Amino acid sequence: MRRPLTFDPIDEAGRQWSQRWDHVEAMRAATSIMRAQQIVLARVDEALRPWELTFARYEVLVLLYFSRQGRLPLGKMGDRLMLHQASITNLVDRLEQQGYLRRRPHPTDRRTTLAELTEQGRSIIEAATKAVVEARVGLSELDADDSDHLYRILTKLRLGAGDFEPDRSRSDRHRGD
Amino acid sequence: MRRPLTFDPIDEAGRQWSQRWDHVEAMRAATSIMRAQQIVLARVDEALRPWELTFARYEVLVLLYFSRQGRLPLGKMGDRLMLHQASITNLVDRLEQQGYLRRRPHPTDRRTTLAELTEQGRSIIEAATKAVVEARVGLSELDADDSDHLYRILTKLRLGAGDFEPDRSRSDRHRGD
DNA sequence: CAATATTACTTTGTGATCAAACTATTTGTC
DNA sequence: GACAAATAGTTTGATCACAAAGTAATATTG
Repeated sequence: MRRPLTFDPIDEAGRQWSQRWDHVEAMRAATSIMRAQQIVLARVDEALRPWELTFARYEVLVLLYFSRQGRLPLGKMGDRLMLHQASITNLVDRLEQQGYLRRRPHPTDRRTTLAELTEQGRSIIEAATKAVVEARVGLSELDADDSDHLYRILTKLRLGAGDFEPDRSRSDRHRGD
Repeated sequence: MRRPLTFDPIDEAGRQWSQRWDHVEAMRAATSIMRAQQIVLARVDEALRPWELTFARYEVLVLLYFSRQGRLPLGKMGDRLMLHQASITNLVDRLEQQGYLRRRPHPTDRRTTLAELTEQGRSIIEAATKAVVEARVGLSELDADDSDHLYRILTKLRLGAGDFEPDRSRSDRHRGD
């Protein structure tokens, strides 16, 4: 049912917007981000289909894969991935059903649950990542410069949103504060 | 429960990623896009809360607002907003309940349904947009150059995803095709 | 002009996310 | 040590998006 458009709908919306309101650039950028997210998500999900993984579940596995022991508390994973507790619970439920990780009690703190990569989990991550890399993480149209630029601009945004606080205790402090 | 991070989680993930796999820049950019979308969505939704609108429903109203007669077929709105038919149906359901638009039969084609802005709909769009513009559409940390850059880079992506086909029948055709 | 295909929208079911409420455990304080 | 506050994770209920199937109307064609 999708009819192809012969014009950029965001550019067109921008034209109308700018006749009445301010900050067209922000409007165009924000709308582009929304759309870009859909595109990336769809492409990565597609690349991950053979393992029945979604981007979100894949990120959980990669995070575990990167951890020293292959296991982390659920809460810590939520912090790192900027996800809600309930979302982590759901993702881990699903990954546990799939046999890619298992829950383990924390050795000392009985409140916390650890997610631990299974052998199967570890090995599919390597295969799945190969597919994700081949798909250029959904950004095949962009070269390294474009991607870096994107990352740098969006980091300003993430910083402003309080995602993280650059560690000011060591080195590069310039502004007199 | 959110613990503040003292480092950029994407930068950290990139460090690990680059030790094993290719295309770190794409990985960082893609992850940033995912996160940026969450941030923008949360901020715009927040700005729209007084009217009980979400970004998605707001976009539907703005699209109608921009149309000559304040009414459009549901299908056309889906094309413009890159949304699935069912999503449009849901959004229009909700906006109709809220009294911001109403469904109207198409005068000649009895298959198509038009969504038509109500007076209330028209007036709240103006107020709601004021709030959205004040929030800089969720991108307060970015200047006009950043936003333009973002837009231009992401347009490459959207073009590659087949979102639209630049009209090659008129003007600027350079490459010999 | 009847059969078939296409188009427009709705319905239903599923997956993902979040907020809020809940249980269990640990930490802090007097 | 007892009790309040904080922390970890789960459960429940809402919203939103999409896929697939269903209904209705229009267009095509033999």
